[in-house]
Amino acid sequence: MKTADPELMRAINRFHVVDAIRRFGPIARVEICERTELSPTTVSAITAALIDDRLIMPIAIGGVRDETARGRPRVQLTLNPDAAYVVGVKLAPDQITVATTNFRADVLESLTVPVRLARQSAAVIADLVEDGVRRSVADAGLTMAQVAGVCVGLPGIVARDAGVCRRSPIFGERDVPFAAALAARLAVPVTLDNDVNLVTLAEHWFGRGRGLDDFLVVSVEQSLGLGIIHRGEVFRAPNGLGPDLGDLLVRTPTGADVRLGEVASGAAILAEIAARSEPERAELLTGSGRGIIVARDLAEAGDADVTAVLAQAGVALGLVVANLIALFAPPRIILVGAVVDFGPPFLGPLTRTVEAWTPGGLGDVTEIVHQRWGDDIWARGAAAMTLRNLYGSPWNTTGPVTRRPPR
Amino acid sequence: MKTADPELMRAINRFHVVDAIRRFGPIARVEICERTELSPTTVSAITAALIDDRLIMPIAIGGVRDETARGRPRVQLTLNPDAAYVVGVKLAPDQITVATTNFRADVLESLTVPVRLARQSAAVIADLVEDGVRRSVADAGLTMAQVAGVCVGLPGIVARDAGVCRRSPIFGERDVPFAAALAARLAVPVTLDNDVNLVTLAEHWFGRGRGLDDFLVVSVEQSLGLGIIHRGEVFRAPNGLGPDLGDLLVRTPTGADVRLGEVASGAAILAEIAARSEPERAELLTGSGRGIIVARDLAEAGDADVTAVLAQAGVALGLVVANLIALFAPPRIILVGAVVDFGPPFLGPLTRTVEAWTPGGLGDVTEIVHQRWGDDIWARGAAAMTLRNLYGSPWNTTGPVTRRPPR
DNA sequence: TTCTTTATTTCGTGTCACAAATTAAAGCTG
DNA sequence: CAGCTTTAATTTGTGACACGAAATAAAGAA
Repeated sequence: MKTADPELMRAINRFHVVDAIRRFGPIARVEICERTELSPTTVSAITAALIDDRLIMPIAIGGVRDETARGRPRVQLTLNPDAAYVVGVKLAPDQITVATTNFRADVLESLTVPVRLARQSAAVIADLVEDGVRRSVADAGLTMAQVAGVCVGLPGIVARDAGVCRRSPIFGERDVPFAAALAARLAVPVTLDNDVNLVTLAEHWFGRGRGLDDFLVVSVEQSLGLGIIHRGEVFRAPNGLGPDLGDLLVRTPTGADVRLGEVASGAAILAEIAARSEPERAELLTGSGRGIIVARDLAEAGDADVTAVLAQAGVALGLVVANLIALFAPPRIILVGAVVDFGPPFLGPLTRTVEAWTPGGLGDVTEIVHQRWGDDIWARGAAAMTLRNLYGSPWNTTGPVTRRPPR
Repeated sequence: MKTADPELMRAINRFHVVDAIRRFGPIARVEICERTELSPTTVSAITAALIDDRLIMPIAIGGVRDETARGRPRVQLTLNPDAAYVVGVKLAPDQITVATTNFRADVLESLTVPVRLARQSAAVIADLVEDGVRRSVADAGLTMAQVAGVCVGLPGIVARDAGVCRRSPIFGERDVPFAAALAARLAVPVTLDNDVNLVTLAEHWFGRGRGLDDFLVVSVEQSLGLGIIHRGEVFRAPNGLGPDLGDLLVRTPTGADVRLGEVASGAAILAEIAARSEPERAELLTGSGRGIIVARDLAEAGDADVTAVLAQAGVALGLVVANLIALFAPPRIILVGAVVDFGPPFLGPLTRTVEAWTPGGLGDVTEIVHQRWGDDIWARGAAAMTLRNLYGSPWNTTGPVTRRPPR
């Protein structure tokens, strides 16, 4: 742990203030005092420094003032949306999504490039991402010089600290130093992260995890993922390794050991439905990037094969979710991803399995919810991840407050 | 998160100093500076306050001084062993272990009461523990007034913050407020914790987890448990809930879903061996508390039934361990407990299974070791858990350093 | 004895949070 | 509209802290 000195003290309190403004802004200084339990003096000093640095700004009009309001009106403070810009990138097997956001994580521009990445080398993918980022930034009316950072999310095992992707369905290769590759192309700081960590942060900031300090996110897209918020922070294994839920071992009803990803991932589900279909439908399901949509139509039409496969996957995932409850006892588990969006045919078996197998004594602990997102939430999460770092980073560290001009 | 003020600053740094002395003591102030990266000024001030409070003390003789040493000799500092005394208690299905330790977590006295707890009510168990604690404290030549705290560890699901045992093989009842019950009897602060968290802390302080900031402990006793050290701290679910590894779901080779505890726990293993034995041996295995010892003799004699059951349990646990690696990617997993002590018949199948199923890309991450402990390590861990709290607690909080008399 | 070296303490400075007092900016009152 | 009240925000003054620089302590070496 870092040793404590006045600078750390200031950094902590400044982070609290910025965080309060991000979460509850526009917000007046008095309210910041209440939320953070800092004294008015301290809040005043910190906000003055932040305004000096143009990270936050007072809002001209006081907003809706209470009818019966008395006294000096409150000055609302808000993040300066133009304090910085960041770019989030999400790599999926069949597409790249890029989003450019401002300092408030509002998406200014997002674009999706449909491309089957698995067939390409890491170098080519880096080229494609570079093009996407440059285009998105330009479309937002910005230049790369204004971009403070880029975060890339992708499925698989990612060593975040090193910026290396150990293994991913995206890359044929192992141990791809993708962050460095992209940083070299864009001349901007790049972080690499597990994609589910990004959607998890997005849930924490904008979604169903708002206000919660502990929850899990289980993502069922083409591949499976797990994100953990523990004590208000994204939980990471040493080296910043992210867990890959698809790697968990389960046994099929016949007693064979397989990875969960071979049973309950979007890819596996589509493959299984395809295997049970005539060739024409099979190609529709696995050939293009639209397999999930085809399958959803079939499910809605009540296709027995599809229903059976979804139910089987739901049960398999349900057992794993029951295990996650046993391990983490989270107040909430948020299910996200295209497969979750199938709804009852998948969620029904899943929740019934969870209920049946949740360990005794933990029955009342965990609530399971699901959330439907557009494509760009992942990229927005990536942007948020970059901002999360900026809020507490050195260029935010104003140095001693007293250095401000006495005006 | 707590807001930062000078007092917090001091508390953090004081903890670092105490922790350095605990881990590396006897240790001189200069070395504390190096280890903690605090300035000599700060270390001097903090150690002076600690000496004032009699939590630490200078050692008279400087120890082995280097031949070529020059200059003013270093003064070694060490924890004052008599600064406080704590008691650790471990509840197992067939015995209670109590250990009284000093402020350095040296065991002064330990005793084991063989008693089949499962048959008794929580009130009776509390009585028994009270007697054990009073006896152990008296044997150590202390009075209860000198005891700063008691920590009780037991298997099952424990809500540490509330001091409530949600469910345990020890108690027939659910939601037993055992901490309160014992505190009322002993008039001393009592904390309740999952037993594996205690042995995990013991590993961190005295065992194979020393110097590691991240590792897992998997315990295979009568029941199964998991302990996690994450960033140097015991990882706890919200509410201080501890995970119970025995609750994890696995499938048997025939495809049935069962809890891991029904396959790979000591209790399950003994029951299965007994089921394969003639009545006389069966009773030996499950009747008294000595079943494990009987089984170990059988295993050493090469009994085929025993070997087969152990192998089966090892494989089941191996699959779970592979999953834990997928989730936590820890640098080390420490296996402990009576069943682990069977050695190769159990560990062989386990490690082979882990190796076979560790997710690709994580093959080089985790090292699996095992550790043999005496009975009282659990109780020593419980004592350490209490000390862990004392080191940072209010009575340690000297208040402003400057308030010291100028002498 | 008088250096030299190393450990520890003292002194002085700068940062910080915060309580108390002050100022600011409104609405209310007669 | 001039005071009064109320609430928000800032300024002032104080105490705690970490730390660099200088001083002191306690040894061995010359």
